[in-house]
Amino acid sequence: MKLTLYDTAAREKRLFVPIDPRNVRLYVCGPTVYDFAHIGNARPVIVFDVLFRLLRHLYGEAHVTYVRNITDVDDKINARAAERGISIRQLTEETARIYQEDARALGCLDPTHQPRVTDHMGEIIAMIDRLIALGAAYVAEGHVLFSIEAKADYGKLARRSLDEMIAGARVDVAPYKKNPMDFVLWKPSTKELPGWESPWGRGRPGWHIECSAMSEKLLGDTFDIHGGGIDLVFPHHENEIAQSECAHRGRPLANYWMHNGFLQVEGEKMSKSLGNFFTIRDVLKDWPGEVVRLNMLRSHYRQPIDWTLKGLQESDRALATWAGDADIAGSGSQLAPTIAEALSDDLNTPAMIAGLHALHGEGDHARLASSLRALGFEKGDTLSRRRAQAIDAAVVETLLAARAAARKAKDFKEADRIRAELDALGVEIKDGPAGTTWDVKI
RNA sequence: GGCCACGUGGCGGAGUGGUUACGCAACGGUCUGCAAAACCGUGUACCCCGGUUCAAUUCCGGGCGUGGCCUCCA
Repeated sequence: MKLTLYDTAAREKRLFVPIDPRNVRLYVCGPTVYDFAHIGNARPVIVFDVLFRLLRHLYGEAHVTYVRNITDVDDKINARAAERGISIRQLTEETARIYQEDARALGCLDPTHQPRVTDHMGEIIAMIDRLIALGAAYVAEGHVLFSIEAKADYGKLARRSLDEMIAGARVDVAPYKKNPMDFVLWKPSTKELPGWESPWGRGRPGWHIECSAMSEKLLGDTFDIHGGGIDLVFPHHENEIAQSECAHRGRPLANYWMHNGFLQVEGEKMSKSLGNFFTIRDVLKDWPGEVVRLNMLRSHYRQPIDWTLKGLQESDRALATWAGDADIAGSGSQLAPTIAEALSDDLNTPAMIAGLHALHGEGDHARLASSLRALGFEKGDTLSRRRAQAIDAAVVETLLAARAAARKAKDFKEADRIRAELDALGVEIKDGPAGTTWDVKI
């Protein structure tokens, strides 16, 4: 089966050809662990988990390496820890743990590696050192800066020229920069801030260098796919490319660049001031992770997605319908050919969902269940099912018996009254030739 | 201001140079004491204006609208 992926660098779908089919390598930018991840952060987690699963399906489980970093050095982390009066370590540990729990609750597999910046300071310093030696970076006032003039094609990913970037700059430029677009690789730390000894004094890394250093260590100079949110195209990914390609004498960092679109809430931009800001945790309080996962996949990953209550309800209903007929909790997980085919077209998850509906419509429950499991829906946990579990079967049976008696006596008024009572309990009854059965309303 | 996406039926949301997406809702039918569920059936949508073409929702240009990026935000 041919896999095509939309490559941001090329601005078109391209046939995916791995560097080494026995080790397909994927790197996705993970969280900066200073606070709960919001629902928008859940999108890349879920989308790239689907990609990870698809790659495993196509190349074999043992032949895909997925790296998602945890950034645990950052000024926001320092500020938040001070604000809360806890140690930086405590904050990053707690936030990282919650992030991983949330990811699992959303049906995501653990990545092969989840490297932390603090565990890779040696690699980071070594890479900066190499960049200085190559003339691509310079020391100024205790900082080490990357010199974008060392990279003739700087701006190629974002398709932006230096002139227009400088013209559009909104921020005051540090006086010690040779070029306004030069960015920080290393900066000095005060005594209170986390810092590491380096050839340039005690300090800490800039934002972009960690991904370059960790991907190099875990995936090599060039790997297959680099992913993240679309907002990371510039400057984060552009700068990663600049650093890594300079350090690697021009060899490309990644062969394919994938970026997920943004999320809005009920048609509006999510923001704290609008009061529509939700963390993943918030959403998981009200909705099963699998429902959140399915809802996230209803839109194609590159499209903007509008996060709505109605959408969640529809997703819950769809999953409940499938799980009601297919034994999700069974064993075996294998993508049905139609599902794999949909996903192989640049992760066309809406087509995947249509394929799942088709399997359901055809009554191919075994294949449906197997595909669902392979996609990370392993329990069929829905709000509908939770409600069902909360219903007292004995009460329902008693009411059903009373209704049956009323019907036998042709007292349809009473029968209908009982039916309304059951309906209020969330029970849906089905009068069949063999008697009355019941189910939970979905 | 610069750059980049997107604009599909009541709603969500794929896709395509000429042929049914799919789901939800709605409507009709079968069934039923009446319903519900289930099953069967029904929708002739593609922001506006030009252009290319035998043919455009699909390609090109312009406009309008929405969103994103423009130094640390997925």
